Amino acid sequence: MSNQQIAKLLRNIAIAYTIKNEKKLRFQIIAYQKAADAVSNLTSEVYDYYKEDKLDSLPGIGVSIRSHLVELFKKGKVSHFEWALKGIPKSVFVLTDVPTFGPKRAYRLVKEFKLNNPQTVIDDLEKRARKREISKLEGFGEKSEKDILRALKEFKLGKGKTTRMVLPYAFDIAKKMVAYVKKSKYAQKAEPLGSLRRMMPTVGDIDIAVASNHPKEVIEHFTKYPYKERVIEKGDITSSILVSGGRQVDLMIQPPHAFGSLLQHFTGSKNHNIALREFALKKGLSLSEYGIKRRMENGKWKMENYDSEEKFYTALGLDWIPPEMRENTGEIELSERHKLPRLVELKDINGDLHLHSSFPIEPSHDLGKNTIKEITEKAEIMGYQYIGFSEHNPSISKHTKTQILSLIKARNKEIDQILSGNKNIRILKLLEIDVLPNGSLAVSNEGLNLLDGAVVSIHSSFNMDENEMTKRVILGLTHPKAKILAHPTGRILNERSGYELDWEKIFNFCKKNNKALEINSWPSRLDPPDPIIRLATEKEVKFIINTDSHALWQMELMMFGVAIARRGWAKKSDILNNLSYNEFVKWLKS
DNA sequence: GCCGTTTTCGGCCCGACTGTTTTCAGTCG
Repeated sequence: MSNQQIAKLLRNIAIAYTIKNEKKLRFQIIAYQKAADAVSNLTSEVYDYYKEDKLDSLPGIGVSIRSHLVELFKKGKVSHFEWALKGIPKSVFVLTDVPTFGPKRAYRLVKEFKLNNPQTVIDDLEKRARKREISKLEGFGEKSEKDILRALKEFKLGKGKTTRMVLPYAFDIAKKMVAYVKKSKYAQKAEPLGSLRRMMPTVGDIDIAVASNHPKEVIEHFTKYPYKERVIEKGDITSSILVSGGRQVDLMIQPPHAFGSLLQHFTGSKNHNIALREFALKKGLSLSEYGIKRRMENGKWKMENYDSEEKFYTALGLDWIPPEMRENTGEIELSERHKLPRLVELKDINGDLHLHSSFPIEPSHDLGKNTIKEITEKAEIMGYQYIGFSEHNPSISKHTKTQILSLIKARNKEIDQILSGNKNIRILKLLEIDVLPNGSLAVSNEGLNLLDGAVVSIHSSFNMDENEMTKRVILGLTHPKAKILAHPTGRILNERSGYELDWEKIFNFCKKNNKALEINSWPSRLDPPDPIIRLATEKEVKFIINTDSHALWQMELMMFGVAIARRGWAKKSDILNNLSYNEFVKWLKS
């Protein structure tokens, strides 16, 4: 049973409890939701935790839910869950996946119309809405009926469930929306926040915070956005619209003197904010987007506003926490003890070691679009001290060993020529070499000896099991020239989840043999995922942040690799391409 | 049902918006 299935099951229990509508279940509901969140955010399988008897270590899962999970894995069902779900048709749990449908609404409609078939419940309810039967129910009106009809239609079209945007795409939409919002003379400041500011690899909605003393006027302007599909809500200080492609944009407004608390609130994450508010409560403080409420001696609350986020955190006795860390995974505790790590920054990066030029090396995979010279000049403008060319190795199926050697030599000669005319930057002769299914490299020893080092990667047979793949990767990294494992999990966001590796073994091998893992900046890769970066840095495994560029403009994507490194709590010292050229080469030869 | 730098008992984040209501329930973030 997958983590997502288990999470859904736990969520269904929370839904069932909500429908029961009993006061005593109020906190059980929250507990089950928390447990579901914890499970769905896990990077390894719950089943593995169970097998290793480590279910204890999962946050949000205590004695009770743990025993239910054990029962689930042993018997395939849980008697307590069956009891809790009794009397609630399965179709309810289909409807609750539709936006605007919560437990109460879904249950009420299923019961009223006896919509007991989970396969047809969406269509069945749509028919009822068309026949104007919903508006006749007590508590529902014409508007609700129309909204339900639209929600069901959009759900069937896959809207609201659309795949999350990759980060740069979200940046693009946010930039346009911020520019539009700022056209209002009443908007003093406008900034994109939410998961975008936290640099999540994928972004659902675009959140924009505005500082203004005239919120009504700003919202008037916002809801008149010419390319909107429709206005979802329009209140006094918040509003949401749907823009083309079904993307939702949320707006939230506070006066400039309270903008700091708005930034904090709207950046999230939800879990960070909840933890922060619980932390504040213990000090007699209550937090919201308005500021901090302090309980006075006479029992009354006094509100204090903050124009900057720094002042907001300081008022809580905390150091300012970088947005990338705000996921409630220990950052608040560190901040209180003034022990937050100093995360790596874009300016720390001195070189890009994974660049594909257009040199005709007749590769196994795609060639770059720009010449070695063009890339070198671009790198110079970007202020890099050094770069590495890592074209794919010449295809082994189409060339003899001798042909491969001469192709590498020709590429090297081209680099030497560029170098002879340019003393401002250093160039390393690398290659991105396939690790074949048996763990051998697609370039011979003789070929490897022509290189300063190699980036190795998996580009075939992705579905090997964890043990086999781990062996393959370690074998691939065994040659002294093989120093960097490119895009370590092979994941493609919104497409495939990547192969399984025994990270413990990979980390130990890398540490012992001075190998580095790449942090790949390509927006649909952002590989490895940040939880793995965090685990690796705790084990003192080193990383190199690369762009894997196949065209000049892509060299600018380094900022996204740095972002995912920061989400993994990587410090400057964890990143090898912060080193000077001489130090880097020393590592390369180690 | 979970959790602990006041606690193994007694707490549990905080607010906006909408529709259908005359004061609130439901949903969302």
